[in-house]
Amino acid sequence: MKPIDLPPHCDNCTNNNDIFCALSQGEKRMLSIDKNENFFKKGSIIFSEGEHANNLYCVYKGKIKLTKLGKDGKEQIVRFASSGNILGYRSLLGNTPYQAKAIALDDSYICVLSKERFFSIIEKNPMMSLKIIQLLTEDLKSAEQHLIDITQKTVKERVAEALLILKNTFGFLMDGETLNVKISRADIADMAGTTTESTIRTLALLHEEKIIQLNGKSIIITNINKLINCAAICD
Amino acid sequence: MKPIDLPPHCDNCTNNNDIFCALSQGEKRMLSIDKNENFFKKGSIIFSEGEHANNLYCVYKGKIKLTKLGKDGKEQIVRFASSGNILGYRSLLGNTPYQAKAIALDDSYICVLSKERFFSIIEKNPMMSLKIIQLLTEDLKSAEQHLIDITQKTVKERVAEALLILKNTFGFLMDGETLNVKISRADIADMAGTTTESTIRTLALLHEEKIIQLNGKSIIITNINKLINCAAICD
DNA sequence: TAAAAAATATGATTTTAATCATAAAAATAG
DNA sequence: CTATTTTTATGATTAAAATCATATTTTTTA
Repeated sequence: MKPIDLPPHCDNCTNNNDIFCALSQGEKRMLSIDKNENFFKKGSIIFSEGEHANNLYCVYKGKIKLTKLGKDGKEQIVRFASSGNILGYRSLLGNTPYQAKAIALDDSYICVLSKERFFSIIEKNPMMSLKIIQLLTEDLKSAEQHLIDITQKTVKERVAEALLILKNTFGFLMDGETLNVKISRADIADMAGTTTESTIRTLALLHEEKIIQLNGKSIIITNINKLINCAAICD
Repeated sequence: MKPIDLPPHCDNCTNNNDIFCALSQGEKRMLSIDKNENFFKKGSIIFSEGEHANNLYCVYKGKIKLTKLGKDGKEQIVRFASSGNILGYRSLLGNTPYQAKAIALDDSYICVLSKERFFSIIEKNPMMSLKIIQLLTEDLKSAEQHLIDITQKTVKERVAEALLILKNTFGFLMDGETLNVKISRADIADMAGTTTESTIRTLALLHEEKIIQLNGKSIIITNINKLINCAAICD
């Protein structure tokens, strides 16, 4: 698979970006002076947990999962990223190693910006700090909510929640009910903090209850209201 | 119990503050122009989850627990605060309601600063944004780590971890081994995301293993290395 | 396209921790 | 200081989900 439409320069970027929206055309051009456009094949690692942070990654197109390593190699998916999202900014700002591993779920195009360009833009642009603070508060809010969900909800509720997160993150295909992402049962397990087996059983159960349909890796949400209900107060 | 030593004005504050350290004496004076010093009796609520955020709380002296409400009333302790820590800044910055309930674990003195003063200081002081970003990244890091811990660790590991968090947050008494905080088993359970009964059993077990000693609400860590070991790879 | 590998599926068993129940001890209030 | 409430403690039972085992399907790759 070859890059078909390579990312343009930042000043011509068509994505609604997380934080660079407020920049002028000139500033955007500055930003992209020495940027690289990289193609990441499905399954490839963009950066690893613990690695020294030198770059800001800006997803032009694709789907990325961010995972953290837990006890005896078990992974936990902490977040996803797709078009317009940036990765690695926390490590750059905090001058810490990358806190998670980023893996492409799909063939992805990701722009790699240098730490120096990123910092020079922040310094010149006070609006940027506010945007970053906004991003961080949102992430923190969802992380804390996720903590409570995982602690207090059953596996069924958590798997239902995971499907809703996938829907909110990647949306549906044109049919309006098929999740616009191919993801393994193991990955859903890593989202919900459970095992692959339990996830498979739960998906089968949700299918029996006519809430979802399964077709290989395609997951079709036939009754979203029931699913929402399930994520919240599952029997 | 009466206030014995009321908090001074900010420019005379003796605490190593989370974010106001970098301010000049003049700015600190500005900050405290219309501040209130409030006394919160042990057990009283400082603010509630979902409440409209109007103030920044700055802990002068005391111990605060921050909890979020989960399924059918079960609480999760998300964080603690003590001298020098600020509360509520996230809600002020994000213009959202308070995301957690703050309850005094001890008789506490807390300075209440107005949203307006806080914002005027931020606007005039670019350093502040960086400090806030730093705080947020730290909180986010620990929230994500906590998520993995709670998902992947056993109750014993989580309770051991909770004791270590208490030690890191509040330290020891003069004897160098008694936790400097009186906290109920139920609260430890709310930290570890388990039940009160399981917490009591686990503490009894840690006592049997000569890792801790229990004396009413006093918890004495007699073998911290074993406890650390226990939190990480508990058998 | 066939073989190998990986992912999905399902059953049986075990383990962990929650729940239910009750008693004892400690803290608080009157 | 005593009564009442709250917290701590411990046992018995149940329930949820992990683990172990194995089969089937799907995907990958040679």
